[in-house]
Amino acid sequence: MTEPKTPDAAATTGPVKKHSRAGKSSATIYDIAKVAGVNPSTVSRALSKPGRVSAKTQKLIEDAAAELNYQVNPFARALPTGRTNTFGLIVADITNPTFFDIIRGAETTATQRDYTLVLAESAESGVTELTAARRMMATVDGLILASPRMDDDDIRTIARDKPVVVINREVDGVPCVVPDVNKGISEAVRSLAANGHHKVAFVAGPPQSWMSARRWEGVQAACEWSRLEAVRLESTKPTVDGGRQVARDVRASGATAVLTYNDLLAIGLMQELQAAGMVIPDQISIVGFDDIFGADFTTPPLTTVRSPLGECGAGAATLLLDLLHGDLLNRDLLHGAGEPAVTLRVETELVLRGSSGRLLPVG
Amino acid sequence: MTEPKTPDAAATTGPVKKHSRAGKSSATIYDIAKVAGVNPSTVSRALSKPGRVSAKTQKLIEDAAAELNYQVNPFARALPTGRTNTFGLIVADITNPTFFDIIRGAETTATQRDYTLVLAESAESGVTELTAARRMMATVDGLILASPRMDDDDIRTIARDKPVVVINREVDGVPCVVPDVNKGISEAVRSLAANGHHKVAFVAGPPQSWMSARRWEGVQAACEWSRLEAVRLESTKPTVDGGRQVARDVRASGATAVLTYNDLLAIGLMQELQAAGMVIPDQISIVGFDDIFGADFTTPPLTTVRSPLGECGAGAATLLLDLLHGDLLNRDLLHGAGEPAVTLRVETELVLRGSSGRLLPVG
DNA sequence: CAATTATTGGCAACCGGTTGACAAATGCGC
DNA sequence: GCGCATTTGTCAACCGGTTGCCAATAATTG
Repeated sequence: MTEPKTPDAAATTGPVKKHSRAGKSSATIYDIAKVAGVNPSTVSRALSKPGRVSAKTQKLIEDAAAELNYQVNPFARALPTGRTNTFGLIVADITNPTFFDIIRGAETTATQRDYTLVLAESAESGVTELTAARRMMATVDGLILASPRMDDDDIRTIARDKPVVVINREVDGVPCVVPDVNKGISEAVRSLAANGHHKVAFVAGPPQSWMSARRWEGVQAACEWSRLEAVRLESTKPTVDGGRQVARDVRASGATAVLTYNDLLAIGLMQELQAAGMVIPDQISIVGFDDIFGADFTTPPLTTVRSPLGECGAGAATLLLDLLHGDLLNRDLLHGAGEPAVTLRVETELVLRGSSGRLLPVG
Repeated sequence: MTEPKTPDAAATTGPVKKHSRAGKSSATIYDIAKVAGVNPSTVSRALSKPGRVSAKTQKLIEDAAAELNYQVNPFARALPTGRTNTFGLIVADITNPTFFDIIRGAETTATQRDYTLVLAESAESGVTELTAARRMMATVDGLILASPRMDDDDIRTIARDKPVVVINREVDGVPCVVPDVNKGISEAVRSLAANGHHKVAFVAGPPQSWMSARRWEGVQAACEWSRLEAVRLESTKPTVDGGRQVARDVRASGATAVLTYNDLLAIGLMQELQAAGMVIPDQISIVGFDDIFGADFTTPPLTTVRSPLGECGAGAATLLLDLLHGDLLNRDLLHGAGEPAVTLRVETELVLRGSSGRLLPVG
């Protein structure tokens, strides 16, 4: 091999320049130490522990770091400490707009607190979810499960290894964020009763959905209170398509008002009923759940029991981050009596739009 | 403090049991080596390089690994190699449904190929985007930028450090995935012309949006071809709200048909016009772009130029992963003439729904 | 059966920070 | 000026894999 002749010839001599590891030129704490004239470990402390080094050394090091455009290597830090400044969010279905707001709320909070969000989905399957969770475990500091489909024991097992916060479900011993459905449901049912309805159908969601069960309970309770008859119908899947499919059962049920497990079902149901010539709300009232994006685009716009989903996402993230930071009390609770660690309850409310109302006398 | 009496009180004796680093009990290759009776480095090779060790040693090691429920520590692997099996996706706005399908497509592909998706948003800001990108650089193998708002040079700078794929924009020297707007637009404009329209307004998107510029060009060209007049209107932001705000300008423009930069604008515009008593499409035709979730919920359902967004997300992910794997030719191209590395073009098409049609004689 | 070559396994250095233990330097009161 | 308590800095081991290099072993060949 010959000597390179021109200064820049070095670039062409070796193999094509590979992408460097981390951004720019990746200075290390050793480079900083050299520039600042101190020991690498002093640099490490100056950059992580506050007040561990003298003010002037601190300044010296910070200046050197700034000059070298230093950025910590997250892996090098994660290896000995296990901390990654990252948390995972697993949702049941990315295509379901319900989760958009949750994702958004969690992402915003994460970014604000200098964490990174890692996203995965379970495709509405308990086993996929468990797999995803296990995969994530290795790389995140904590996990948020939105509407988990695995069973309580699996969740608790996961929670034993890493802090976990659950959204839309209550699991003993695990911090949860759940909308309290009662207020919104009772408002909805009272509104229906006031409009002269007597028989209400509830279209249920996935069998493993904790929230679907709560909503059905709420509907039953509210109907009993208002002296309405409540019947339960099953859906194949909690989507627009599932809503279309359940239309036949809805009509057969004889109910004049329907509450569906979520807005997607409501929208599909409404489309199918309208296609069959029914007028909403004159012939049948429809009420959804969640108030997702697009719920007000329909004609008539959808009446729905709103859950503050963005708040749920943000709340869960905040809870998790607080847990991670101040490694507080509830860790003991968890290994103790087994009672719910923390449960953050958020309010639901009825959003009255055009899809529900007074029944018109049959023409 | 009294002595614990019961066996399970051990939990309260020492410090509260910390969460372990990685899932379960985190066996290491050293544990495997011990069980299998070989050297740790042999384990490493057996688990990463195929065919580097004998078949029986391989089996021995794999059995031991399975028995110990071994999972690699991603940080330990990333530290020396720089590989993380992770890539980042930065979107302009998480709340914008346009990106939902892109995220979904990318996520699905990532999971399939055993990669993890990390999500961030730029809040429609070039500087936020650059910051997010820099932060990610350290932890991902590559980056997908969906509708980037930063300028070409910044993108190329990023792309010099790590493989980057851009969606909804063409950047010299960087692999891109772009919908080819021409087919869809010409279909749309021809449809409008056939319905007797003469003047078409285009409501533009963000000034930094490459795609908005392409769409405007496309609209101009198609209108010229069909001998229609085209005017351009500006929007404040590419959201439903922005659509409402632009309604005044639309009416003032005298156009009888409107194409908007995206569906969100179209929906907001339609809402506002209808609120003012206009009948769509009798008095004005509205055509959006993208065919997002909910575009068919409106009344009338929205006519729109569909971009296969899920395909874009999946395509970008595939492109990136291929790039990462077979570290092929275009790396040279990049340092060479500076021509676009690869550009994946996807087709657009008109989805004709109810919001566009024939103009009725003014009553 | 010995010599040569192809495989396979082992050693050790390294990736880039973190942290406990300890020594040096500083400040303090007496 | 001396002893003691603090503060500040240094050393070295460690986190858990990866990989170049060399030796040992196995397979191949004459």
